[in-house]
Amino acid sequence: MPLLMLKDLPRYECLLQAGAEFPDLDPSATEAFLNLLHTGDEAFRVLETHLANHDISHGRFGVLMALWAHERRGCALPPLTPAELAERTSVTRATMTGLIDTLERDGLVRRGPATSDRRMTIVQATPEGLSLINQILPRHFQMMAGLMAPLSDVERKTLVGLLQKIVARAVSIAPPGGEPATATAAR
Amino acid sequence: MPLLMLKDLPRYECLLQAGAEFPDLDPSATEAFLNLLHTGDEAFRVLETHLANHDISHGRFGVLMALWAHERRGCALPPLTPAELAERTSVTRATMTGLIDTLERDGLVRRGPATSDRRMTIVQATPEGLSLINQILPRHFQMMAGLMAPLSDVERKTLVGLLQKIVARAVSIAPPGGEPATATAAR
DNA sequence: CTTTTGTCGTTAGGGCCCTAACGATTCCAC
DNA sequence: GTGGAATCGTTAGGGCCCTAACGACAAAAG
Repeated sequence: MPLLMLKDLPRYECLLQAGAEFPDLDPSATEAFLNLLHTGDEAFRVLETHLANHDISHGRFGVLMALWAHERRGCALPPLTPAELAERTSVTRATMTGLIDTLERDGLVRRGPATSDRRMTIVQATPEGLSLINQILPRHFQMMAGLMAPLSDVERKTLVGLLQKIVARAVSIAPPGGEPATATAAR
Repeated sequence: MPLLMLKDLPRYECLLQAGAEFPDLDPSATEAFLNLLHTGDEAFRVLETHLANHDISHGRFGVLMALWAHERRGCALPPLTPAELAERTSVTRATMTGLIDTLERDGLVRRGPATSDRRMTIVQATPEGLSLINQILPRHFQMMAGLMAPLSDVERKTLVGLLQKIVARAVSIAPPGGEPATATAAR
C-alpha cells in the first residue's frame, strides 16, 4: 500500500535541475511533498507491522478501537450502529458491512437487532474483541512513543504546527466532500 | 483509503487525560503521530483528486512516471521490464502485471518481447501514454507547489528535517524487508 | 551435456476500499 | 391515514494491493 510509489526519493540536486526545465516545478515544495508522503507511508508501515503481530488489519483495528472507546465512554449510551461506525472510521457503510462480516466471523464483534428502529443493527465487541484490543493497546502506545522518540517536545510541537498548516491548505484546495465549491479545472 | 481511520483527531486535552490513565501513552508523541498520518492522508487525497481529473489512478500514474522518466533519461537505454517497473514503484511483480494489463487495455503502454532473454517482456509508453503524462505533469507540479504554499522556505527545510528523523527511526524499528534483524517482540 | 538453482511474468485467491442500486423501514407532509 | 422522501444495512461489481504457486527460461555446477 505505498502511497508514494517510489523506491528512492529524488535527490535535491535533481529537483533543482528539473526545476530549471519545468517552470511549474517548485523544488522545495516538491521535496517537502515527497517527504511528507514517504514519512506517512513509513509511519503507516510501522503501524501495520505492529498490528500484523496480532493478526489484525488496519480496518479491523479502527472498528475495534471505535467500539472500545464507545464502551469506555459510558455504560448507558446506546450501542453503535454500522452507520455510526462507518462515520467514525471514515469508510462507507458498504465497507463497514464487510468489516463487520469478517470481525463477526472471527468472533470479535456481534451483531444484534436494534430495539428502537427495525432498519438498524447494533454492533458490540465480544469479550474476545475487548480482550484483543486491550492486549494491542499498550504496544500501540509504545510504538507511537518509540517512533517519535528522536523528536524533542519542541520539535513535536513544531511538526504538528507545520502539518496543520498543510492540512488546512489541503482542505481548501480539495474539500473532503467530493466536488469542490468553486470548480478549478472543470468547465 | 484512509490511512487514519478517524473522522476527527482527538483534542490534546483528551490525550493528556488518557495519558494519565495509560502509562504507555505519550500525549505529545501520539499527537504528532496522528497528525502525521492525517496530513499524509490529506496530501494523498489532494493528489488523487488531481489525478482523477485525468481519469488515472495512483498506481497507473506511478508506472507512467517511471516510463516517462526512463524515456527522458536517455534514448539508448534498454527498455524497462515489468520486474524493473515493480522495483521502481515498490509494488510486487504480480501487482505490476495487473497494472500493465489495464494500462495496455487503455492503450497507454505496450508490451513487447525482449530480445536478449526470452523470459522477459519489455514495456514502453505509447504516444498516447506520453501525451497523457505530459498533460498531467504541469498541474501535478502546480498541485505540489500550491499545497506547500503556506510554508516558507525555512519551514519547508525544517519540516523535511523532522520528517527524515522519523523515517530513520521507522526504518530502525521495522525494516522494510519484512522480518526484523533483531526480533523485538518475537521469542 | 545434464541437473540444479534462480528468475521471469503470470495466474489464482483473498482483503480492503469504492460506487450504485436494492428492499425494508421510518419520517414528514398533506 | 397515506404517499413521497430519506435512511437503514446489504449486495453486486470493480480497482488495487498482497501472498503463493505455476510453467518457461537462463545460468551455474557437476
